[in-house]
Amino acid sequence: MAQRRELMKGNADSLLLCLLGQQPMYGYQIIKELERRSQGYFKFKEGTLYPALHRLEKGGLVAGKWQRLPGGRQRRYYYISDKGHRLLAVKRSQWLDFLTAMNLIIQPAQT
Amino acid sequence: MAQRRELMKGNADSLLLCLLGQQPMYGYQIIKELERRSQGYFKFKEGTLYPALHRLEKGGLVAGKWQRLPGGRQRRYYYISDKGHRLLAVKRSQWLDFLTAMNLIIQPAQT
DNA sequence: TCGTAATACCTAGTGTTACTATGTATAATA
DNA sequence: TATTATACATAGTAACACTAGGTATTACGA
Repeated sequence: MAQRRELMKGNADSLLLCLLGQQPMYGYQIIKELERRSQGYFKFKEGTLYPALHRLEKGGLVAGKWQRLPGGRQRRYYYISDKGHRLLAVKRSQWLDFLTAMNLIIQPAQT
Repeated sequence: MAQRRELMKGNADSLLLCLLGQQPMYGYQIIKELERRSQGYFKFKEGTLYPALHRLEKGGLVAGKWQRLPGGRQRRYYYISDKGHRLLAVKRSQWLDFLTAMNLIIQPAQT
């Protein structure tokens, strides 16, 4: 199902910003949370998630902060920035525009 | 607007099959028709359309037939195949699944 | 205790695909 | 006569999700 891979394109960042817009999370948590909220549909691969997070961080849309757990394990929590919030709003409206256009073709209103 | 480019990925073929599922069309017509039906949203580039049509043809999903117009001009009409119809049904349901999952994240139900 | 699974992060390379830029050619219009 | 619209084509580019591999700790069952 390479379909899924292509459908994701351009939307991964939106999903990440959307989650982080609600609360800071770390990578592994994001993967689990996306799967849970989408009722099992989204199963982000690490090779998708971490490069995406780094991309967002480089763009100043999120900020990652290492946090040490008791026991020595490390987690990197990501916090959305103001810029990230603004981009999220843009992305959300772009998604709605796209969805509207798609529905006009894929599911034409029955007259 | 590189957003748009990425959002299109995986959906161009669905849109083409959807149009051709209703009636045979030629390339230029498809571009105009997609733009009209989407109220100006979709503006397929030739570098997107023709490779996509050839891809679909190679996959046996559509069949292209040259037709000569009075005056000597050539048009290539594309006809959807049975296989194309079946793929269209699959693609449509994949799109709906994806849309559902996206909405669960992007627009969580307000409680 | 030893292997496996879960947790937690990382990245080099691959494959797909929409698009840019460019080319050819005819018909209609200014 | 020049420009625009019609009509098709393709080589090369850029973006990005994913594969496959790596490191390391913690928990659990055999």
